[in-house]
Amino acid sequence: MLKKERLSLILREVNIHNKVILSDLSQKLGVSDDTIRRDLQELADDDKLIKVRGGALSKSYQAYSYKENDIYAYQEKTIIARKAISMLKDDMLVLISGGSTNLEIARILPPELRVTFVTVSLSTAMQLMEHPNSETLFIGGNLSKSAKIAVGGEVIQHLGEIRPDICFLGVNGIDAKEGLTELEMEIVTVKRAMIKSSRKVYALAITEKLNSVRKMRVCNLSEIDGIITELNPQNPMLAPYHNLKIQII
Amino acid sequence: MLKKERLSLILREVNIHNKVILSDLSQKLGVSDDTIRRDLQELADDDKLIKVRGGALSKSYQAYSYKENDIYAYQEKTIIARKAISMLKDDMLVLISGGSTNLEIARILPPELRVTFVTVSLSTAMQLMEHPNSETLFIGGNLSKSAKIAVGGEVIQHLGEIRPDICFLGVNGIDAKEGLTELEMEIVTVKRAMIKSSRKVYALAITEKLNSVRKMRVCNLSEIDGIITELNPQNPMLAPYHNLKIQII
DNA sequence: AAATTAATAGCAATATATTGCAAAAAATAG
DNA sequence: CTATTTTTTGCAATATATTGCTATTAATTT
Repeated sequence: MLKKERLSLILREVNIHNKVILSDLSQKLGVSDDTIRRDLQELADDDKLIKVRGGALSKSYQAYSYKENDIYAYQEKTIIARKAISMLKDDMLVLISGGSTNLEIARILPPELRVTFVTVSLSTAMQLMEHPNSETLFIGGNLSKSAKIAVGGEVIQHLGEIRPDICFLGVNGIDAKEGLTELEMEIVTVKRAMIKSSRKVYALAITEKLNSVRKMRVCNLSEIDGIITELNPQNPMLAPYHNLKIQII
Repeated sequence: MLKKERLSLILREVNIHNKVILSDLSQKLGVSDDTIRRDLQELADDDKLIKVRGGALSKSYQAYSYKENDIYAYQEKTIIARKAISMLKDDMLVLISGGSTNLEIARILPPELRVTFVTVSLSTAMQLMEHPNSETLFIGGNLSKSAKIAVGGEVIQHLGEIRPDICFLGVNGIDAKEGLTELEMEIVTVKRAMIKSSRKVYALAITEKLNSVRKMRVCNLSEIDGIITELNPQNPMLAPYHNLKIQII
């Protein structure tokens, strides 16, 4: 293969995927890492891409993808994400809502996992695109500008037509007495449909969200199967949730 | 074998395969590497191909994926985006595909415009979320990892149920004779459905994409309504497209 | 702090380019 | 047709580019 060909291919890869991993390229193109490194350097010198450690980014790279530092409570969310991922097995159908904790799940998903994701969240879908072995189904509909998720009747209908094995629900408010609560009615409706269609539903909640109540109620806690927090399940903060016959993970 | 014969043979070869390897040619034609090198040099001087170390690339190959100066052609895309936006009026239903030119449209959309967008592209949808006065409908389905757009039967079916006023179609390959072409069949199918459902269809093509042909054909140019490029419509480069009874904008 | 992973620099092997030159082939003029 | 000129070709010597390897350093993760 001619060097220019290789450079073109790399450039195309980077422009299609918005990023490339150095080692992927060297494998795919059958040359050494050094060569790819030099190629990326050359392309970067020509201002055709942005070289980063371990790979490169497209110049037109949009700021949508996940940036770990801006995300609030990153550490806590990673712990929750790890707990959630440990519940996944190959060939599951996984319904996953929006929110930064779910984004974190998508981000740290083990590459060899083969599950099918269903989501209504643009950002989650974006992140899931990076995963090599999973399929992603996006349930389309009207997009809500605030939450960046699909909402509306069509979404509800579609959710009624699937039967996911498990659902990870990001939460806005969670309280032992008031259950799960949200700020917008549109989102409440979608979340209710998600809960209804799924065999198992787990709410993902960082400590801060515990015992907070918003205007609109999604459901009582008895209607879901468990809560995943970054805390040890025995932590006293979780005491109010222990007598509800739901799992605390 | 005459020199002229050899030259035309080389040219044919390079145009069929998009590339030639110097050593292959010298072997095949039974002449020394030096001779082939001089031949390639001559053809390159005549602008018939692009000479690279170890061989040569066809001009179209080069035009497609490896343009000297700026690969993501931000300037050009902005011009196209501006032309496209000037065609929009309040209350229109606008179908918009993926690709960086459409992303640019979404990015520079005048804030006061009130249209409803329909898209299958995650990145375009993401960007449209930033617009204060427009609604966005996402057509859901299986997500293609490479293009980050929804594909598959469900998408096609949905596209059949809407009747957009106008469609802006990003293109991968565009050629007066071969029409619009793409790399992946999944994408071809979606684009065909987009074309079919829309009242007016405009292909967005930066100069680099002109006269490039990919493996899979989407449609003939006669099936769309116009081409929007960054060039002045009278530019000689657009001459081949002028006798096709479609608008050149 | 230790282990892993990536980047850098220098080097050697190989591949390709360049140049000048001479022989061969083709074109041209007489 | 022959002699002369021009072009083409292959070759050798030299220069440059590319690549993979190693050892070392730097950055990142556990």
